[in-house]
Amino acid sequence: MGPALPDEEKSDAPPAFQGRQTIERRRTIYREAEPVKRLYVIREGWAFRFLLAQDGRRQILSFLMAGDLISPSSIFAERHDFSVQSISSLGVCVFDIRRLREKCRTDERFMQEVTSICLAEKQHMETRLFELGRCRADERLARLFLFLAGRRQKASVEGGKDMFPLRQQDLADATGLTQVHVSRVLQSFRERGVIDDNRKGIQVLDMQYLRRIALGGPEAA
Amino acid sequence: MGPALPDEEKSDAPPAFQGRQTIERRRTIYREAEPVKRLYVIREGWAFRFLLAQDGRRQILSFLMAGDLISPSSIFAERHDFSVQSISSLGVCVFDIRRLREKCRTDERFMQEVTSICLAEKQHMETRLFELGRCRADERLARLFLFLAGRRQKASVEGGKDMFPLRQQDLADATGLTQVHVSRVLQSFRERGVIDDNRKGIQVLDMQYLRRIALGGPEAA
DNA sequence: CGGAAACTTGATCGAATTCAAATAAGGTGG
DNA sequence: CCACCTTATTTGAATTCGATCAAGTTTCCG
Repeated sequence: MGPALPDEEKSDAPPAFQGRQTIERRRTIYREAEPVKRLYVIREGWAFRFLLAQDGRRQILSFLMAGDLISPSSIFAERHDFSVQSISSLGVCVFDIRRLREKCRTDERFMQEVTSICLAEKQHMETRLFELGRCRADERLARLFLFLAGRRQKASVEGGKDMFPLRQQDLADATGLTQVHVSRVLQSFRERGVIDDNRKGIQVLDMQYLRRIALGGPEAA
Repeated sequence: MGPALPDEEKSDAPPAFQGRQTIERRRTIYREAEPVKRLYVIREGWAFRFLLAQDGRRQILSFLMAGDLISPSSIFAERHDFSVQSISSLGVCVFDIRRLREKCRTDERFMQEVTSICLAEKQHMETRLFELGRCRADERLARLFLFLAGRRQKASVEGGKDMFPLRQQDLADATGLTQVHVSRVLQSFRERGVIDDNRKGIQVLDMQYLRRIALGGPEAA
């Protein structure tokens, strides 16, 4: 979530950049409580941050995509306070956490950038809180789609592939619903021509309809 | 949320402190989208941050009490991105926002303090997100009580009055339930001797029971 | 004493979950 | 290329949790 970081790689004295890497789909990248060692910036693909309870209940906090840092707040923390998993296969840039911290101390502007991303993330969490607390199932999904569509547009990304590579279980864990119920709501969307949805992913066709549903709450997109 | 700020008033050249003030109960302190002018540190009493939809739906984001800054993230923002209301009557210290921003620029340590409070708030929002997405009514209330009990203990506060001055509607807006349903859950708690609950407020008697209910999820207290 | 605000209670409704089974789509190795 | 296995999705029936609606209480406070 939030805008992309300034392009570290082009810096004169390459400070923290450690190279590129590819991560397979559906891999756990960070596990909650693990010490923070390196950070990634996503070049391509999708991932998500989540909390996991002992009994297996899972809540997705946010989705991550091209341009996103995984995860800004980890710069300041000893240990991760959430887990991260890749959705599709992931192209990332790897950064050394200690160097990044050093850069925070020395580079005023960089520090500001990171701070501002963290704040945006916090605000996003608060919007999500409203959705889970006060919206019904179709509204939650509508808002999620609107947000993702807007967010993906900003990250621009290679055109054409206008699809969210999300499974119904992902949507369920993000919206606080069950996979079965997500299936039913998506079906109703599909029947109205609001989304298209083969097994490769989900595509929004009728943003206007989604906006109408999502109306009333704070900034849905 | 988070630890108290260092005591501004005792600073040599009183920088941003503008005096004390009392705010009546159930007053709106900030309204979303208003420009940020001054910040308050609560000396006494309770308040809450919330989001409000056009249609009146409301979601409480967090409760604020003695020692809390209202609100750290506003230091960095042009405008408030949430509203704040007092619960009880409120004793506050008033700070000038411009001076605080200046202090952030000049005082490394202070800046760090503020940042760390913001991060704690963000993490708290994420824990709450799990609760709304993945917990049932009694669990949500149990966790809220545990959190408040822990939080209030840290703020220490004048002893004796071990009560949360919250109305059922407040609890409902914080947990994503209706007031009526909160009433029923509280009743079941009361019948088991878990809480006491006259019209002055709510008191937790059996933390152990609440912990048992809240089990399984991430850090409930 | 009267009236407003907060809480309780009961009946009914509805949204979403649960359980269980069927179907569809991919991927693999023969 | 097909049989087979795994994973994802659909579907239906029954159930449950929590919402809604509508009166009643209780408490507080002037």
